[in-house]
Amino acid sequence: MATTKVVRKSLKDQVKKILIERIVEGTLVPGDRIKELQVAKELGTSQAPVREAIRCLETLGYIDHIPHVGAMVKNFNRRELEEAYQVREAVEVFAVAGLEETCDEEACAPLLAVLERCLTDMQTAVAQREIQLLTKADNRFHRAIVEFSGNTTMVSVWDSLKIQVQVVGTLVEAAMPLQTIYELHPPIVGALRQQRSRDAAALLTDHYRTIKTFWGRSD
Amino acid sequence: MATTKVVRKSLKDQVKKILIERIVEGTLVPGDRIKELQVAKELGTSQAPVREAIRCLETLGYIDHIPHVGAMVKNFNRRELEEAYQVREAVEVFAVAGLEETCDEEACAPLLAVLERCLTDMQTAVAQREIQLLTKADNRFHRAIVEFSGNTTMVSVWDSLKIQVQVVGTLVEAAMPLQTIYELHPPIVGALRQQRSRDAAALLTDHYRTIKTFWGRSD
DNA sequence: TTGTCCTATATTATCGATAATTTTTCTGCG
DNA sequence: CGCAGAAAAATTATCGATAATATAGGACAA
Repeated sequence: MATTKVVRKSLKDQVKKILIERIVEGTLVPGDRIKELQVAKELGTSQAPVREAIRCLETLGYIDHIPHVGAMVKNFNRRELEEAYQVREAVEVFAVAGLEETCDEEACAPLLAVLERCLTDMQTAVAQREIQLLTKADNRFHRAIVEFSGNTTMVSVWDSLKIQVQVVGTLVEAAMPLQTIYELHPPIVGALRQQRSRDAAALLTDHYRTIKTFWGRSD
Repeated sequence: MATTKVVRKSLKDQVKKILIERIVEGTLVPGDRIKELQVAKELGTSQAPVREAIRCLETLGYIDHIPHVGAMVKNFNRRELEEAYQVREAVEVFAVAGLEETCDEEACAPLLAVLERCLTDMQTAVAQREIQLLTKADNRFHRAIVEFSGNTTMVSVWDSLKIQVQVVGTLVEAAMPLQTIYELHPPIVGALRQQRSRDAAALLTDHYRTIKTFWGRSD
């Protein structure tokens, strides 16, 4: 046995972690069935923890589940992806608009610092043609905006949509030139730096509108 | 077509339904412990379905859960309630704003019909001083707006916030005169009827701003 | 052949019992 | 007293086995 440390993690959590890993790194692809007893046997546990882990992944949006039939890795379709992007837009625009009242130059500085760091990382990713890296920096950029609202509920909502975007969004973004994706962001930071949060919100809307125009090309 | 579908509800679902009922109608109040075996014995099932139901309620936000300790009915604080209202606002404003493009008089008619029905119900509730009824109609009103966006993901997000508002929101709304609550809504419908969705969005923002001014008085 | 019923099989759903963990209570010592 | 530390109690977490359910495939009649 591993014996690295005192395993304080419940079996459910360990199983969950393993399954998520397999999904994000592609060992399990959309459509694959996940059978409780099979996984249990493979990991050396009983059915119960696996079952709980699967249920958890279900609510996280990683998998679909049909009663008495089973679970399979979720296959996102364009509609769901589009919907997720809309919710992201709604939340982010609201967060940016909220900055207007609270945010003078001083208070916004931490946010700007983070965003600028993201911009740099995005540039690097573009230069290296690394779409994975770009997506990662992109996610950090947008999450930072929501996070800065201080509304943790909003952050959880945003996070709950990350899966869709992470798994399938990359495909959509692959249809856009990386440079184009990057260029959507600096203006937003620029507007924020000048305390023009209203403009920043509008630019964010533009950002999503632009992405939308590329959706049709990713089939 | 036939809609009966042979009611074959799993035990988990039945337990879940019962527990939710108890929470919303106050048999179980925030802070109450929910013990797996106790509930199981009481309902004549084994631990497993109860456990699953509890986990489900956990992700729905009804209860808190600490590993190896147990579950208790969640005790919402003002911050969380405030946050939930903000997310609602973000989503609803987005939904209304989206009507601009798609909604001519014809297409919006179904939505208007529902909203007007809600207004009527709200008036009745105000006349009878029934805050529960008012809250219910209020919820239907706002949900209808989100629903009409056609974005099911957005609806689920909105639904996931309903609990907070349902359980604690009533207290906040109790601090407002019922009539005042009602009066926030007709202007929104009016603006929509005239295809002035931009105005409707602004009125919605006002709506939430007004509610916020009453928050401080509910302690 | 085709469609229906039935059986076989695979898988989930539930059960009762046990192990693991946390919290509480008790006990002896300073 | 007060408090560290150990037994006890309470509760969750996990297990192995069984029941319930759904799907696939085959036999059989038309």
